[in-house]
Parts: sequence; structure tokens; C-alpha cells
Amino acid sequence: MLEHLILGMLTIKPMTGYEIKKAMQNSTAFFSNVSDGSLYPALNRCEASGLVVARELVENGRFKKIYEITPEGNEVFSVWLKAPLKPFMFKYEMLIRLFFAHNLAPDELREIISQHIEQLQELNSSLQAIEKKQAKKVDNFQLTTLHFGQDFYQFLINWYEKLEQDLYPDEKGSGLAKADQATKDKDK
Amino acid sequence: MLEHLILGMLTIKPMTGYEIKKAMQNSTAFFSNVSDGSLYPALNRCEASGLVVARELVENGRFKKIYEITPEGNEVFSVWLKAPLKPFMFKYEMLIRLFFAHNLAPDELREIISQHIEQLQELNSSLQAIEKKQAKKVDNFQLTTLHFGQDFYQFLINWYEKLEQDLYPDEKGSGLAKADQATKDKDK
DNA sequence: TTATTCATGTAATTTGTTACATGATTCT
DNA sequence: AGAATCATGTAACAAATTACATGAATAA
Repeated sequence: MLEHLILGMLTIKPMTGYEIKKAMQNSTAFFSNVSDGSLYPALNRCEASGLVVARELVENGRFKKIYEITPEGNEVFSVWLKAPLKPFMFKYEMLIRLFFAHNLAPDELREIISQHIEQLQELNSSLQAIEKKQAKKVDNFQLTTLHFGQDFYQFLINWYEKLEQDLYPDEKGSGLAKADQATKDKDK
Repeated sequence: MLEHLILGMLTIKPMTGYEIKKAMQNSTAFFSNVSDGSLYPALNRCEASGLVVARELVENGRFKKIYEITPEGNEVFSVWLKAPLKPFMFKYEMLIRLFFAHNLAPDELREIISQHIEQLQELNSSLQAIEKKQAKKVDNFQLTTLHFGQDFYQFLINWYEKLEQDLYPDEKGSGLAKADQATKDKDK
């Protein structure tokens, strides 16, 4: 999986491990994050199996290994790209909290939900920032992927905001809220 | 993580490992799946650390261990439930395919998308089946979690259907399509 | 001069999966 | 009689994370 992601990155252009990581942070990191501790060993494995070749050099006194994908690497990546998708699963910790929320006081649940919404808003902002910075450098599919992320986060934010309204219908936290409430009361 | 899920399940009622697994399949499995090979060792770890106690018995000639959560287990679970959420990340293989779709022929990408939509529809159906079967047995939060799953899958299905339309606007596959196409052509 | 960025890696641990292994009971 | 369900576990492997470890160049 990580190997395939690396190969994919190297289909764009030859890069050092460090550059691959940075490229991922500006693109795929939101749906597939990678740490140093897994990236470099994975690169070495790819080299060992002939999927990439490394050119070692010293630039500005810095030791670098520029990796380039080989024809075999391209073939492996291409096969993987067309292979059937693995069963889809969204491992989602927040849902476990929600599932067992009967063990929480209402205020505690509320706090968790608003915490999560904040998380999602930050993620969404960071994707928007990435898009601003990268929009001209990436192809359409890569842009579409970024848009997916934004749509996805927004869906989640909307979902939890609706949940908040369902759970705590009386409190809206805005000047309008009282008016809405009055209207609602009148309707009864 | 798995331990917490187990503890959560045991806050509902005492169960055997087998029953826990079945209960998960009817509820949490879509966002947090568990295999035999991890469930039983995890139960033993929970027992070893005093978070659960097991009552061993033979019922209908079958050896069983009925696990019950202890006060310490309840405390541990309760603390975890209120703890800050870990950074949110949705590891999503399909997006890697999309991200690198410039390496795919249009038909190949199309096949992958429709494959994925099928996956999602099956998942959605299975959640609907679970809801029908379980609706009366579960509390509101558990029901809400099931609804999240359905809303989530539906969001994804809609998103990919829209993507299909954007990528292949000429083919609609319905009798209406030709009329639409004619209208569109006229506009040019 | 101090922090950040560039640059690569190892070692220990975590967390899980898959396959294997067993065996009784109940449904068809 | 055979398949499915009930019921529990082990062992080998996979895939990653976190923390550790190093060190030079550059920007503040």
C-alpha cells in the first residue's frame, strides 16, 4: 500500500524521500499519511526489489538519494491501479463514542461533538490552504481528490451540526435563536 | 482501541466472545471491524488486567466464557469515552486510485468508479438490513450511528455519481439521455 | 546563536490480520 | 450425511507508528 503510493508519487517525477514526503503532505496526506519511519524503509524495499533506482549525490553538502521509478516499477504500479478494490472500511473512532454515548452525560457528549466539528473544520481549512497553494501545480484528478476531501469534511460537519440540533434543539447560540424559538412555541 | 470497543460492548450486557463478535457485526462492524484472531486475545488481556471477569461454564455441551465488565473496566471505559479524540484520518484507498488516475485509460477509471459505487451500495443495503432487524433492540445513539453509516455511504455514492457525470457527460444510459443530448447539442 | 528546514535512517513497539487448529451441536 | 453455527484459541506474518539517532545548511 505504502509502496504503491510511493511508486505513484514517482510516476510524477523523480524525487528524494524528503521530497516525496513533502509532496504527500500537500496532497495525499489527508487520506493516507506516512511517517519518516515507514517511508525510508519502504523506499529501500522498493529499491531492493528493483521497482525504483536511486541516484546518490551530495548537493550543497547534503547527502541525497534521488529515486526514480523503473519500467518494472511502472508496471507494478499500473497493475495495482487497475486491480479490484479491497473491501471498503472507514475506521472511525468518533462513531464508537457516539455508539456508546448512553454512558456519557449530555454535556460530555456535546463537548465531544463540538471538539470533533472543530477538528473537521481545521482539516477543511488546511485542505483549502493546500488547494490555494497547489492548484496550478497539480493535474485535474489531483484537484478532484482535494475537492473530495473538502466535500467530505463538509458533509461530516453538516451531519454533526444537524446532530447537535437534534440533541439540543433549544439552544441556538445566536440572537436569531430566541425569535426562532418564539415562532416555534407559537406553532404549538 | 479494540479493548475499549470490547468494554463498551460489555457495558450493554455480559457476553461471550462469540456473542460480542456477533453483536459487533450487527452494529459497529462497519466502522470498526474485528477478527477472531484479535478478539479473543484482547478479551484475555482485559481479563488479565482486571477490566473484565470471565465466568466459565458448559452449556449444551459447549464450553463458554461469559465476560462481565468490572467497576475498574467501567472506569477505564468511561475515561476513554471522554478523552480527547485522536487526530482524525480517513485512510481511503479509492482516493489513491483517483489521485493517480492520469495513469489509467478512461475506461479503466470508469470501471473502478462503478466498482466502488457497487461496493458502497452493498454496504448501504447491509446497513439497512441491519437496521430493520435491530431497530427495536438498540438505543437511540446506536440507531443514530447506523443512520450515520447510511448517510455516509449515500454521500459517497452521490459524490461518485456526480464524478461520473463530470467525466462522461455524454452517456446517461437512459431513454432521456438522447433528448438531453439533443438539447445540449442545440445550445452549442 | 538558535530554530527550522533539509536529509536519512534504525529499533522497539503497537496493532492488527490471516491462516491454522480443534471440536461439539444443530439445522437441512 | 453434510453444512452451518457455536465456541475458543494459537502462531506466523504484515504494516505501520513512535521514539531514537545523526548531522549539515539556512533563515531569523
